[in-house]
Amino acid sequence: MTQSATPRTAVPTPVQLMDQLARAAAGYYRHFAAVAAERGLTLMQGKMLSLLREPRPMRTLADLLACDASNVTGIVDRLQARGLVRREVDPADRRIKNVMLTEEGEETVRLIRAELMSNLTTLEQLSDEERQGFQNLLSRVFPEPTD
Amino acid sequence: MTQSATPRTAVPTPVQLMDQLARAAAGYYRHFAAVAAERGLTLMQGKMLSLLREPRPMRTLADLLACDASNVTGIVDRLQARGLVRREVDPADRRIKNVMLTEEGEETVRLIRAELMSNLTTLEQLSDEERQGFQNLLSRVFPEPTD
DNA sequence: TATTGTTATACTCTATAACTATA
DNA sequence: TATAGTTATAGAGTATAACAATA
Repeated sequence: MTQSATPRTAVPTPVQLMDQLARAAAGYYRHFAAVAAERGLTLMQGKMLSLLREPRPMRTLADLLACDASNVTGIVDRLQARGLVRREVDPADRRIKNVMLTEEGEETVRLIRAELMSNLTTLEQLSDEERQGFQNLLSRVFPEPTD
Repeated sequence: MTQSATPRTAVPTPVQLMDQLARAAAGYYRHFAAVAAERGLTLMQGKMLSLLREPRPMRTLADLLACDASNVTGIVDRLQARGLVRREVDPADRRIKNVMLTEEGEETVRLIRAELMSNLTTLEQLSDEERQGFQNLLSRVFPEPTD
């Protein structure tokens, strides 16, 4: 009867936790897609812009988006047509085209990230220990190779 | 100099934590899509099957997948053509069609979930406290309305 | 009248294969 | 030869609008 901690919720099984992760991931993308849609962008277009904090080769973008290289052509084409990104041939290897944000693209990314954060205000309410623990758990369950 | 805990990692800012969530969500779906692809299913088809632990109306599925109702028609059509789901008119309200898994569909879901879990073995290595804390954080940051 | 589900349409995303231009 | 990027193609997902059936 001597209970040290006071668990407000039951301890989830690994499978229950997997389901919770599924809900969280769905919630994250539902939210992200809604924010992107506010700016007339699709989910993939929003993800693409978010990856361009630095100029990146098409090939790298395909790897980061986990899709075939041929898809990147179309996605970048459409973003370029809207003036949000541009291609630049790599001087060192002329096969490579580096994709980078235009000024309007930079502004769009800023707005998207701000909007994303404003809907994740919970993150700001977490204590230092909670944030650190959270990051630790996330990086253990989903190691590096992503993004 | 008297430091109580021993943080192996720095305390992330809320924005850094948001980026970590983005990586985790991307990692989750990359993994999910790969598991679905092993069975010749797309991501959406895999998600659809996962939602059918109970029979559900088309309309409900559209809400859960956060897409227009017209899309559900096509997704269910393709799963039905492969014998994984079937439609059944609701006796109480004949406008409603309840979608449910066939036996083969049930088996497919079992296999997908098993494969998903086998690649998330990290979850089984977490302590009770860690799992509980993880669930707590996830449910705070991504409240109910999803799935 | 309102709701459920479907169809038609147009656009985006997707992988595959074949191509080019560079290396 | 190998790699980066594009094009062509076909299939799948997506929202919008209009529709039939049911409530």
